[in-house]
Amino acid sequence: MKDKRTALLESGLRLFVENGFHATPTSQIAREAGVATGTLFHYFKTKEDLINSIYIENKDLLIKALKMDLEEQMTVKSKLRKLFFNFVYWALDYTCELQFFNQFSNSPFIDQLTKEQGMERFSFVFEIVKNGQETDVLKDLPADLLFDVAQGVLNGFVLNLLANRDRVNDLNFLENGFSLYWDCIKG
Amino acid sequence: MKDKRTALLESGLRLFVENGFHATPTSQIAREAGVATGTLFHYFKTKEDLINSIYIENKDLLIKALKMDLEEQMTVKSKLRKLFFNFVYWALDYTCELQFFNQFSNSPFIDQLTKEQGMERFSFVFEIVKNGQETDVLKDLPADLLFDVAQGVLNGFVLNLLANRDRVNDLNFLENGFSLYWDCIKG
DNA sequence: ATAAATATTGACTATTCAGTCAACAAATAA
DNA sequence: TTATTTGTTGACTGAATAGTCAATATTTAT
Repeated sequence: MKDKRTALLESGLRLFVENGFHATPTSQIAREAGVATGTLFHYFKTKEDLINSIYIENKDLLIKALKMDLEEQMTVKSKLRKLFFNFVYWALDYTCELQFFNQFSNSPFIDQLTKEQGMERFSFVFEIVKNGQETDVLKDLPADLLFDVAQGVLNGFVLNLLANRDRVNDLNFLENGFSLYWDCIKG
Repeated sequence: MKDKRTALLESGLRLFVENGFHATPTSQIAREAGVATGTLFHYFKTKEDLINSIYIENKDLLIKALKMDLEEQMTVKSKLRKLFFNFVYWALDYTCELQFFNQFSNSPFIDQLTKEQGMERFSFVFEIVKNGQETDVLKDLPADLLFDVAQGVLNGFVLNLLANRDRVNDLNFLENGFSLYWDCIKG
């Protein structure tokens, strides 16, 4: 029976985003998940263990969403295009999760090991960038730089989209977003 | 005598970044500032008041750094160039402050009003972008979008630079960074 | 059916912390 | 000088909280 565990992960996620880590009592997390405090500590050794689990398990879900319809034989550009739109739609559907990552990815509550495990999962994107450079499709700059800057554009775009939700249905706007992203890194 | 107040702002900044807001006792902030607890509450009504003061006063310092050598008669491109480099050098000198903003700008500890006051101070950059659009130097897209995306590129670049500090002295690298930034928004 | 393992409960505790306060010190004004 | 305001101190308090534990319930294995 894993649904109490899931309920704890979900109420934890929401409450941590709303109130912060230490301002959220474990008792409240448990209450809003509809379980007893003891149950929280049955599934998670400590409160820190809970937030680390929220981080890593949602990273996994994000990665899964990013990989949707991503095929090996695609060109670098269409792979990055797919990644761009997969991320945008994920962000629209999982705003709370996005906020969680924005707020806690650099926080001291998530331990170093967990952060590294989270980063590792993005290595496949890094590989696409490197591949794009080897085939001269992307700019000849350090791959890690292209990666970071592309991520920056994407973050900025998504932030803007979430602040102007009415633009979501403007397909042109989304295409313009991808152009900004692509033009920034294309060779 | 404002130096005890300043010492509190500084130790607060450092400790909040290292341990987080609630994981930092006011007693520790006071101790590391070399003053008594009571003194903290003499200068700041509450612990929240302290973190809001850290936020807004460092925003002011950042804005001042950004405006260095920024002249009204400059072209849009050279203004943005100046802003780019001013931000990069500020980030290198004030890494702790940058981390503070990254970690707390979206946190629930800083109240809405303070956040808005912080945003307001960036309106002069927004004006430069709008001006660039009116003179057809920048892309014809919503000004707020250009602003957010440019900010994203800058963040990504700085993040990358801080992770590879040896690149700081490679002037070519910095110029490449600005090219990424400029090419992304130029019309 | 019985035993063993696993899940669930919530009252309880030892600790921690934000903020107070009354006393004292230093600076400033009259 | 004397009075008043402003700065400084740190022991103290009331409230809140992470995690425990012994009891009970439920599931799984034999």
